Amino acid sequence: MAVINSVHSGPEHSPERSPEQLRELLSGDARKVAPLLLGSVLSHNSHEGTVSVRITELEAYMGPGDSLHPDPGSHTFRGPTARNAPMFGPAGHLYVYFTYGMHYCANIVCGPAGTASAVLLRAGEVVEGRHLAQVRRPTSKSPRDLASGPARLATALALTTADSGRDALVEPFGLRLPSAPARTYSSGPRVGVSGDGGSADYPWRFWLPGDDTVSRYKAAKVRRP
DNA sequence: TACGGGATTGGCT
DNA sequence: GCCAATCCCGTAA
Repeated sequence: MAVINSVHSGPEHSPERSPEQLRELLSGDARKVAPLLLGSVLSHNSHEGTVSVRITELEAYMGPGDSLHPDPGSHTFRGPTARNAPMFGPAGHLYVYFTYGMHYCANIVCGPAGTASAVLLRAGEVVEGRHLAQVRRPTSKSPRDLASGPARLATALALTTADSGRDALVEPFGLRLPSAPARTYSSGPRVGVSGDGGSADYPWRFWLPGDDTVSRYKAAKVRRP
């Protein structure tokens, strides 16, 4: 199955935003917000130290209410639950879930409170605290692998379900947009999403073309009878 | 209560 | 490229 890539241009905007200005910006549709977050840096300060990751790949997930057509690939497709509650909350907060019995994946919530919209942080480059990230990710063979993949990124930043619902825009976290937004970016089908949600009808994966931390495209595992 | 599958990763062939 | 690991969540009964 061919991967459909397309290149878009993004608008220019200025840097230096307060948490509340950032929250306002994130309060839009995740599909519009995702490209703006390419190149942004998410930080986490813990007692171990600080790790910061420059985001190079994202996926948008929508809720049952505000999207034009429902998103069958989203955890919120069938409505609110205890797990996905943060996705219905205010923008700028984290939604972290546990999967495959061993991995955590982190989203930044988008859209106004009451709607479910979020961006999954799929990959990035560790730009601060590389040593600590390597300690947290002992199986990583090169700096490029430290946060190349959603569960790897969450591990490098030490994000777990305990952080789900917390505000990513204030201490101990922090988000900084690039001084200038990505001039170009690519988009295509989301990775590992089974059913219609993973089809070309939902080209809601966004990445920085040519960045070597971007994960390889992989279709969802096909269910066999 | 029970069951099926998962927004993945890393090791092995 | 293939597949095991490992357990939580959502759905059905």
